[in-house]
Amino acid sequence: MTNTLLEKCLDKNIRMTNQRQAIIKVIESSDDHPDIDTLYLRSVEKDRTISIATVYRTVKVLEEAGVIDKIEFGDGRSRYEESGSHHHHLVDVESGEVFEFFNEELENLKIEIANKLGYDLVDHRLELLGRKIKKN
Amino acid sequence: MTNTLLEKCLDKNIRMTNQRQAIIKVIESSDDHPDIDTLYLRSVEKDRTISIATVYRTVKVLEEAGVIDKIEFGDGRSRYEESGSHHHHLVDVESGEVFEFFNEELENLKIEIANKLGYDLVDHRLELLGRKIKKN
DNA sequence: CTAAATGCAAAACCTTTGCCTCAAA
DNA sequence: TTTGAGGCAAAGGTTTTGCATTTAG
Repeated sequence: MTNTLLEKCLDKNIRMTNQRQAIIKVIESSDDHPDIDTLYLRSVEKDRTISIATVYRTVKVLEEAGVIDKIEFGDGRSRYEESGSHHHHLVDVESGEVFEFFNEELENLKIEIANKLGYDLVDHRLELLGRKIKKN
Repeated sequence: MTNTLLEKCLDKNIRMTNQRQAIIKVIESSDDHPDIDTLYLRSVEKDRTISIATVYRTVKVLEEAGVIDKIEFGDGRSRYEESGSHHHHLVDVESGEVFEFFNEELENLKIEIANKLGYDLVDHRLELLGRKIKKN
């Protein structure tokens, strides 16, 4: 049940190379939300032969296979994380910190809203932007 | 109460030019979610002297004034719409059509979630991706 | 062996910016 | 008149791609 990302990729018959393994490990062990350049820098440490073009091509493959998700926070860059439970993000507008949360009620509500509009929910994205409440 | 977008801009003391007026009218009369290039093409029809740089600079001004919102659907482009009620978008994954919706329960739930995490909600983005339910 | 993946560099996009001219207030 | 806005083209940043080479299966 708790397959590694690598195992998930192999299950999907994604052709495996050293470069892809390195990138996959980086994604798996990143609990922030790295952009392409960050993935590239972390991957190069494991495998010097990796080029940024390969990072771009690999995340595309992994995203299309459904094992990772692309996140957009509204700056010009795409960020990536392993697919899993449908959690969402709260971004601290002052520090830029990103927190993840999951809310059952929200999940149900989204499905209900889509159904009302005549749609099956395929995917969804939610980001909250917040400012830390000051304790007086 | 139902001020035009132009009036809202004047209220905010935004310096007004022919080019800005043309762009503002285009945004106001667009009920899709145009990207910069689309805004540019529609605006040029009204005023031949408009350049794409002005469109970029104008939407930035309007966004910072809070009279329009930037939307990101995950393709590389930013889209814009007039600010107003906090509605959200459902994107038909097959046709690319975008529907807007508003859900009171959802609004409350988001505020509640942010508060639980110790945050005041400043802004939020939600998109649902759906596939039309086939009637059998 | 064959089809697919990689590296490199060029190209393609989208967006921003410098500079000089023009126009709003 | 003065400060800000616009046009143009160049530059910036991110992502994609063509091509020759290498590698997984």
